[in-house]
Amino acid sequence: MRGARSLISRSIYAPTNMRVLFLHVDFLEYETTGKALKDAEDVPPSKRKARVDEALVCFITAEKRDEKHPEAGAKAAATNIEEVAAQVGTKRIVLYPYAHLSSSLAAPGPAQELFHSLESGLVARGFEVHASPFGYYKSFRVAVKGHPLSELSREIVVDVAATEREEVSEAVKAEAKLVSHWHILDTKGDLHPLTIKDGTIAGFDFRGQARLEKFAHYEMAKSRAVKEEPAHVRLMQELELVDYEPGSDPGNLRFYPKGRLIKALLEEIVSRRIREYGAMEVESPVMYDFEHPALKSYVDRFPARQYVVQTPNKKAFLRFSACFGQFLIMKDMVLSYKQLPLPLYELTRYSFRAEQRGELAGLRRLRAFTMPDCHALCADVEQAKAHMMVRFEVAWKLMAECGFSMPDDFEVGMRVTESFWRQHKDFVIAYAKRWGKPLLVEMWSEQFFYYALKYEWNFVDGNDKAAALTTDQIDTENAKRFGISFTDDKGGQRHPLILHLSPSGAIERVMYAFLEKAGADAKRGEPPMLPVWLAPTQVRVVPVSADQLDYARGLVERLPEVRVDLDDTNDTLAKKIRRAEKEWVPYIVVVGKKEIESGALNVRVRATKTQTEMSIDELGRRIRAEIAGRPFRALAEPQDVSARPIFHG
RNA sequence: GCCGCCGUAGCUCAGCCCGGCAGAGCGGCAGUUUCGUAAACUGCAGGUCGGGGGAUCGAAGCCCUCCGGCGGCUCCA
Repeated sequence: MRGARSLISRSIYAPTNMRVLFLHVDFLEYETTGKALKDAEDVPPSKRKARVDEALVCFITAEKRDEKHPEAGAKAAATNIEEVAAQVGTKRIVLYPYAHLSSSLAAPGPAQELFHSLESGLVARGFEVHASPFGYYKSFRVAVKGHPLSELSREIVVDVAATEREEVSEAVKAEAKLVSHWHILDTKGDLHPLTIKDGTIAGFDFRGQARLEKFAHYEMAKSRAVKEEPAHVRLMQELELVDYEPGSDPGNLRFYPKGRLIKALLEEIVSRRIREYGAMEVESPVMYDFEHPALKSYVDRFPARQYVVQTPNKKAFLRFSACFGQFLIMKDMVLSYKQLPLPLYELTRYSFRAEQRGELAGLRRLRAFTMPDCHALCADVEQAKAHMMVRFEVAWKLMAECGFSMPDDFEVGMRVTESFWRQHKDFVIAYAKRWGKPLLVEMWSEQFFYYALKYEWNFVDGNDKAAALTTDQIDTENAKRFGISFTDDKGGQRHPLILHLSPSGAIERVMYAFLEKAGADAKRGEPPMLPVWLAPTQVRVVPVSADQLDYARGLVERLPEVRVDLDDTNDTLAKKIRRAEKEWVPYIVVVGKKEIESGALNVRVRATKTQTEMSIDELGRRIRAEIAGRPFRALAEPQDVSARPIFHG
């Protein structure tokens, strides 16, 4: 549209059901094209066609339920409009009756009454108000200003009686009313209410808990300190693990052989441990019917962030987690209380979320990601609480085994409703004691999400940003929504509670956390490295010169079940060492005349920045001890360094 | 999605303000060197200057637009 640079809109719901769509515009032009209602009021020619510059345009409808209290509705709407007008800094309002916003329109009489009193209310509050005619078909043109408001922002080009309307999910409506309070729960079980003023958090002594403070700040404060690009982005490219793929959609990455190796190992350890804990692994479709009733009401709870796919005969959306797939399986299962708790598991490769463009960040926030998801059906709250802690231990051990320091590397975010807290205080406090350090609690006045309690283990990175990895939730809604039930001990049918565990969080995010950890080490002057079991090369054998090449090749054969490779290039020793160090190889074995004569190895150990003499068997034992019990994969690239292509330079 | 910054060889970057032959180092290739713990030496090849459009005698450079990346906002089931 001519003159329109960017279009912004935001829908806000008044406490009544009146709907208002706000547009802060450079101008709005409209023209009546005919009566929509037989008995519409006559309007003077001056109001049939008009142009208003620089104003807050309020597209507005009254809903059926407003009919009874038009005065209250008008007042609430006036307050809302006043609020938004203050935000965008304008005193000029256009009231634009727009029936298309409504799915259950109020009758014209009460609606008109409401609009009249809204108009006079706004005038009384000191606004310059333009009311466009009620009961007429109108065409209009708008040029909306560009400033950031909400995720509902989108470009819309509206012309004659445009019927396109903002899709506003139930979630957005409910969230507007949601009140939450923040606390720190310490390991003694004391709750410390937090307040934030001018970016400073008060209410708890954070000494010795610097990262928890950063996490609390990240969650509670709205503006964040200006920082540079996340360390892991450069690292993932330099180490030739992962890269952007301009040929795809943003947030859909490419994994090079070494990145695929690491990802595959993580996928394997997570899946293995979850099967060992007792979950049954399943596989479900990646896309689902938009019109499926249960899915529809579930999806409606969240802002429209789906990838949409046109199948030969219907519109489908790509899954954003394994939830539906497993719920749809569960609803057809015949279940007895004797079989509970009962966990199903799937590693979703991929889950899709069409995150806003500016929200994407390297491996931290993606549009396509690999999510392990394990839902367990539980008979009642007591079983759910007990079983959540069983899974807690599984996840704790898993994360420690992967290479995280537990609990040092994470900060707990616990989200809980006030009523759950009141009834199950002991459980939450026991959780804090088990965790072993204070945790951040967000308490909601009422249950808005489908869960009554959720915890996340958040990793705080070098830019003080937090990302949730492990998470588990107690879902009180979806069993009913999806028709999942079991036979109880009295022979009755009941809906179970559902636990939603992601034991590690998205696999990409685990990689992000390890790279960020390494980046932080490098910043402190310590050698950055990956956990040895994930290192693409665990041992690099480096002959001093070509004379030792055959001997070196023999050594490689003597380290089975270890990723060992050989620098067979013609470069100088110093250069070969440099290459290995740049690849973060944890053990570099240099073989020259001396080693061949003595039979010992000279091993450059990255973790300790030392060179140590040891035998090849000692080295093998040492590495096997470090990677014991974890999955193993062979080298992702040819064993000879000279045979490897460059993926990134 | 909005605001700001950025995009030049496989990689890291100079050139852009003030329009006039497309540059360096690393990497690659060929040759020389056979070397003791983070970059040997010589030579050669390598470019739609992110894509498209515009103004100009002339564009990597100026204008518009699209794509991609980073930071912020917003968001994160």
